[in-house]
Order: sequence, then C-alpha cells, then structure tokens
Amino acid sequence: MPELPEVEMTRRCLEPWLLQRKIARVRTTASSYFFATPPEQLARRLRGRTVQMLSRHGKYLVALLDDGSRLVLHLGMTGQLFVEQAQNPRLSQAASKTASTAPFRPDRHTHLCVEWEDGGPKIFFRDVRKFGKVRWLAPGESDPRMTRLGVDALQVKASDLHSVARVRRIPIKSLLLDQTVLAGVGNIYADEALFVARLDPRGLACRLTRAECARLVRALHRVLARAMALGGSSIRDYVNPDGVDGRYQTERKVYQRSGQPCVRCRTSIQRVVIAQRSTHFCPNCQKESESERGPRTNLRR
DNA sequence: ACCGCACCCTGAGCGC
DNA sequence: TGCGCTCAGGGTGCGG
Repeated sequence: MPELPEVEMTRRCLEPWLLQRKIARVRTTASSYFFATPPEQLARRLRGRTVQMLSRHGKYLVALLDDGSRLVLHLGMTGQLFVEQAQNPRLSQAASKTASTAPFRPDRHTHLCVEWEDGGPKIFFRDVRKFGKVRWLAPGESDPRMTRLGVDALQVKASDLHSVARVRRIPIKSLLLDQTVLAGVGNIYADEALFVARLDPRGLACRLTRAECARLVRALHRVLARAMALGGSSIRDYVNPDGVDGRYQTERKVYQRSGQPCVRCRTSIQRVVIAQRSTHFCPNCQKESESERGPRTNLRR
C-alpha cells in the first residue's frame, strides 16, 4: 500500500515525464467510484492542457495545469502510476514470474491513460481495487480532504505532535494514521516508527511526554527517509514508475512479522487490531508511555 | 470525542 | 482441478 515514501518516489520518477508536455488525449475505463470527477468530464478538461508541476501533499499527488486547474491523484491501496516506456510493473504475483519484461498493455485495471501531443511515453494509472481516486479541480477550487490534511510527516516537529497528542484520548497508532493530524503515514510506517521509538502502539496519545514525541518524530523521519532511499516498500502492489520494486520490505522490523522473533530481543512479534487496522509490535521492547505508569517516584532520589 | 462498522473492490488463500 | 467462501485493507461517512 503506497504511503508517503512510495508516493514521493512516484512523484520524483514521474515529474520529468510530465512537465511541459501537452495532453493530446485521455483514455479511461467506465465511470466508477475511482472517478471523483466523471471520466468524460475528466477527459474533456485535460485535453490540450500542459502539466507545470507535480507536487505531493501527504499521500496525494497534485498536477498543476497551465490553466490553473489541478488534477488530484490518490493511489489508495493498490494504485500504480507509471510511464509506458518503463520496465513493466508487476501486474500480479503470477505475471511477475513470467512476463516481467514484456511491454505494458493497458488491462481492465488501467483506469487512466494519458497520451501526449509529442507522442512521448504514455502515463498509466492502474488500480486493481479502485480504492484510488482521481479528481479534477477547477482553478481556485479545493478538495475538502486535502484542505483538512495535517502537517506533512516529513516536516512534522516534536512540538507539533505533542500539542495535538496531548488532547487526544486515542491509541498512538490511531493518531499516527489520522491524516488530519499527520499527512502521509500509513499502516507500515506507523508500525515501524513505533518500533524504532520503542512505544506501545496501544498507549494513549494524551499520555505521550514531550521527550517521547521527540523520539517518535525522530523515528518517523528516520524510517521514512530510509524507505525513500530504498525506493519504498513493495509489500503488495507497489512498484515505482520505472517498474522497479522498492526494497524497504527487507528492512521491516515488525510489519507483517507476527510470530517471528523481535530483531532486538527475540520476543515473538505480536499482532493486534487497532482502529480496524492490523498492528504489529514487540510486546517486550515497546513500552507504554512513561507518564502512563503512574506518578514518577523520583522524590526518593 | 471516540468507537465500531459498512462501504468501495478484487485477488489470494483456504476448505472441500 | 475447481468451486465458493472469507478476508484484507486506506479512507470516509454514519450511527451510537
């Protein structure tokens, strides 16, 4: 599932293929949940436009067009955005074993195809489960979901996190996944960051001390930076727009490792469900917040 | 304020 | 081999 590192990698890979090129034609599949803007309207609005910038806000990608309108893309869980001439994206586990070098042909899951006037490599948006979204915004129009996004996970400071956390009586894991608090963090990196910060995902956000928030932010930055350096994680369907698998999954310490030994203490990694999401942690080295263990007894020196 | 659940969707993995 | 079932999972919206 694409989270901040995967979306940012996608942005960096894709941008050079988009900039200053005029859209000749947009092909889509039939109207569906995927199209927040109906496909016919989308095709009409995009024809003749030029992309001036591709930016990222949390897990959203935004293409700024020459008439001031914008194309908003969200990869959802299984979305793949890639260029035609790239190596073939992995279409499925089965396909990857056989036809991984064959040129890509749009299939029934390829919901968007952008063709350019200069005849350059096409851009494809493929999404098996259609949890992704594509929306066109008129100049000045805004998307309420994007407006409500919290501070980007790469930019967040310990003080930001602490001021939000202290008033929320929810598990820390839930707080990290809340896009209105922190934009870009998803299930994988939330679990990994909590492991690095040695914090129990079930602990209440309001119990986090300043020091713990600082530790968590450091862990988050470290984990996200490392993931980007390795080209993201290819846990399920992610491949970057050049068709290359990310390699971060080989560095996972807890995510989808339940039952396996903790890399620090060999305790069996546990899986619980928090906020309807599977959560993986080490019950031994991820401790609840200091302030949750009652008043400090440092009067006794 | 917070929780639980339904919904969107398809493929993987299971038991038979 | 193949059928039918269940489940996963990000984001959102709703009712409690």
